[in-house]
Amino acid sequence: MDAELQRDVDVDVELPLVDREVDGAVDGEAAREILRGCVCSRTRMLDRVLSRLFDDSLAPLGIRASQLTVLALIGAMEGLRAADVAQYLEMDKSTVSRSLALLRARGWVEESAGPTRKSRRLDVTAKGRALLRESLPPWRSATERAGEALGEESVEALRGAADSFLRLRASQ
Amino acid sequence: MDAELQRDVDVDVELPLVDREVDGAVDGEAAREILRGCVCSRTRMLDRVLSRLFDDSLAPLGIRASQLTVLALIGAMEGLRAADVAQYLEMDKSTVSRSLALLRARGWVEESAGPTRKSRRLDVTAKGRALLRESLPPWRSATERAGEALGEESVEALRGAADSFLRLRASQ
DNA sequence: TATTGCTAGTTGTATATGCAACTACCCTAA
DNA sequence: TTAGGGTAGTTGCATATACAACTAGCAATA
Repeated sequence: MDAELQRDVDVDVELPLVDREVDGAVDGEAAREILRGCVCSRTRMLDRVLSRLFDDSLAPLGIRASQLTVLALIGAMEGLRAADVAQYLEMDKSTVSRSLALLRARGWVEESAGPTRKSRRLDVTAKGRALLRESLPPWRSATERAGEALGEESVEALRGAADSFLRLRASQ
Repeated sequence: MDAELQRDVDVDVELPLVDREVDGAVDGEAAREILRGCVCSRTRMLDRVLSRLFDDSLAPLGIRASQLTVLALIGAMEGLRAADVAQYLEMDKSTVSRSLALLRARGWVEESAGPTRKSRRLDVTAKGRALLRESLPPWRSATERAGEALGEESVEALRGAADSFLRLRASQ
């Protein structure tokens, strides 16, 4: 079935305009255009493939790729607050809130009261730092496997796309 | 804060090896390596940005980008079953199962018994076809805005990465 | 025919994600 | 000093996502 799927998708859209049921044909064209060209759905697909791959590698450590991202961000920068994490990772503040609750519950991250009662700075605990260290080999292995699965050019393209977006955003 | 974040991330890792607390330094290095180079977290970030953008455009129609993807796939190909959808979109069968339940509940997709009792083929209903037609303009508008937000080169890079992955997978 | 094994789907559980509404602080201007 | 306005976080709700376990149908074979 795979080969057939592939053919249907790659073929240039030449509307098979049947006499009857013109609407159906038009909708079919819409469906094909969306299916063939959608950046969003393709990015989601790549996300699923990569998250599966990284989650697999990290599973023995009991941490997921999405959690490791937040942990690494907090570990790499000083004095972050939840709102900073949200801004940097393009997440909704509610998502960050729940993610941090999980990281705190696992004992990887702690909050310390900042200057005001409102701003609470985030820090990686000793346990969290140990986990970061242990995560590096499986993370590297996953990165390598990602290169095999997608091709190194694609991996570079993904990094580049994210980088240029970060730069673009920072410059605005 | 953004500018500072950017600087911290872009700087080449030159280990600030403080005398005491060597472990902390090593962990900080791990955190920075993961933060700077992770394809997975970057792809997730791009996914969030793009999904937000497409969901916004499609919101007036009451459909989300993720749902439109499945609908368009079913609309573009003949005789698909749930398992085919899962394979093509790199989704778990359970995710597809729940997604289809939603599309059925909305009246956009229907199941018809296939040759055997087990294989149920999926079809887009008249209502679903109308929605596909109406989705095209907002979808195109979102695609355009994606180009503005990420840059056309990045959008092309994303499409290319997904395409090459599909080709790679199909050829195996 | 009964066993075994594979495939398709569903469901329980946990996490990821975002929007909207809400609370709690902080700051500023009347 | 107090009424607004703005920011940080939390929570309710809906969906997206996957793994594991389970149910059913189908097929090959002893």
